[in-house]
Amino acid sequence: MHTLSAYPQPSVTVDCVIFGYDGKQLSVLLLNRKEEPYAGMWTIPGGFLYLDETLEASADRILTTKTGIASLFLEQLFTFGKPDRDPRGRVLSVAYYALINPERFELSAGNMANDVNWFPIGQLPELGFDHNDVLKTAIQRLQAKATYQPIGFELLNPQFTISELQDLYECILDVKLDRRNFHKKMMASGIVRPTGQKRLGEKNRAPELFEFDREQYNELVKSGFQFKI
Amino acid sequence: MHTLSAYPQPSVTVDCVIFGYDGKQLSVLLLNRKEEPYAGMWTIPGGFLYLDETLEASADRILTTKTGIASLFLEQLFTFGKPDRDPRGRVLSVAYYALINPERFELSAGNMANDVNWFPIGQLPELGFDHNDVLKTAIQRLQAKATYQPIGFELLNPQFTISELQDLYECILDVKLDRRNFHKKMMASGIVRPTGQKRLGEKNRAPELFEFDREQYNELVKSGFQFKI
DNA sequence: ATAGTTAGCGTATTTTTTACGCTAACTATT
DNA sequence: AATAGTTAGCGTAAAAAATACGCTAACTAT
Repeated sequence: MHTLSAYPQPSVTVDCVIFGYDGKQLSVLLLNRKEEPYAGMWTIPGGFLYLDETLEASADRILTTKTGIASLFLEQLFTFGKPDRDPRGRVLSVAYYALINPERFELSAGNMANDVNWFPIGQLPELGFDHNDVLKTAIQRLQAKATYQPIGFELLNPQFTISELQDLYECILDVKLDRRNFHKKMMASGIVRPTGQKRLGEKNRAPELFEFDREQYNELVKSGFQFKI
Repeated sequence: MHTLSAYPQPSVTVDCVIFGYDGKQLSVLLLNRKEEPYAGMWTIPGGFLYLDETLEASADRILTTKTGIASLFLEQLFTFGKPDRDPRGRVLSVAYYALINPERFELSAGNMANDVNWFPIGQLPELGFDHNDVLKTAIQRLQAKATYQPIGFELLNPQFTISELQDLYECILDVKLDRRNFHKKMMASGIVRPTGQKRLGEKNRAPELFEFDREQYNELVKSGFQFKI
C-alpha cells in the first residue's frame, strides 16, 4: 500500500451555498449552468479542487469569483458522495456555506449577468446534480447554528438596529419573536455595542444603532458563555 | 468541461473514529499501522473509498472490518484536506464517527491482536497523519451532540440503570451532574422506558433497569421535542 | 398641534433549573 | 436476626430564566 495510484481516484468539487439577506428575505445565490451535464439548470456555485489548495481556500476562491467579496463566515457543511450524483463519473462534493451581505456587492456584469441570481429560500427552483439536497442540508444547518452562535451578524450591515436583527432571526428561524423580550435578551447578552447613533428619516421613532462586539463575544466564549436565541 | 479527467484527482480515504464506553471511561479504537507512511504509529481505522460505494457504506465497511459489529450510530464528522496531510500525495479524508458498545465484541484475534487497541480519550498517543486533529474534532462533536441528542444510549447495554446513563454523560461531557435532578430529568423526558426489572447482586439497593424508547423518541421529535441534558 | 407608528423600558407570571433533605431497599457483617 | 453501610428513589424550596404584555417616548406625516 505504498502507492496511491493503486486505488481508484474520484473527482472532487468544492461547492458553496451562499446565503444573503436583503432586509426582507433570506436568499441563496445560484448559477445557471452553461455546460453539460445539467446545462440550463440552476446549481450551487462550485468548481474542481486544485491539488495544491486547502478545501477552505478552494471554497473561498469560488465565493470570491462569484461575488467579488470575501465572506466573514465560511464553514464546511458536508461531503456529498452518492456514486451516481454526477453522470460523468464518481464526483465527491465537499460543500461549504457562507453568509454575506448582498448590499456590499453587485452581481458581476457582462457575460454572467443572466447566469447568476438570488433565490429566496422559500422559492427554490429544481436544481441540477443533488444540489437540492445540499441546499436543504445548508438551511437546516444555518437554522440550527443560528440558535446557539451569533452568526446572523455577518448578514447585516456593520451598524444595525435591534429590530433589523430580530427580523433577520425571525426570517432564518421562521418564527415570531416578542419584540421586547428580544431587545432585552440582546442587551443582556453583552455582544452588541451601542454606537450612540440613531437611524433618522423613517416615519417613526428613530431607533438606536448597534454593532456586533466581536472582541467581547470572544472573551465571553472563553469564559464559557453560550449564545442563545 | 465535459470530461472529468481534465482535472486532477486526489485520492480519498474514509476514516472512522470509533468510540466505546466500558462503564468507566470513554475510549477510541486505534490501529497500529504496519505500512509506510507512519508505520508503527497509531491511527484511526480507515481505507480508500471504493468507487461504487457511498461514503457511509465505506465507513460502515471499515467499522465492520475492524470491530466485527455494526454501529447503531454512524455519522459524518468532517472532511480533512490539507494538501500535505499525507506524504504520498494529495489525499482527502472523509471522517466519520461511530458509537459502539465494546462489550458486544472482542478485538479480533490472530494477526491483528497487537495492532488494535482501545485508548481512553484522556490518554491518547501521538497519531499518524493529522489524526490528532481528527480525534479532537470528533470529541468536540460528540460532546456537543450529546447535550441535545440522546446518542449516549448507543454506548450502553440495551438495559441500563439511570446511574449508568449518568456516569456515561458525566464521562462524555466531563462534568458532574446532580444524581437526583438527572433522574428526574430522564423520567420526565419520556424516552426511557422502565423494564420492571432490577439489577440485583450489588452491595446496595437494587436499581431499576430501563431501556431507550426509540419509537417514543421518534414520536416526540416529530412533535418538536428537543432532548436536552 | 395632532395622529400614527415603532422604540425602549418595566413588571408580573409561568416555567425551568438548581440545591439538597429524607426514607427505601439492597448487601455485608456481626 | 439485627445492624451498619451504601446507593436508589422521591420530594420540596429557592433561584433563575423565559414569557406575556402594559405603558410612555420619540420620531414623521398631515
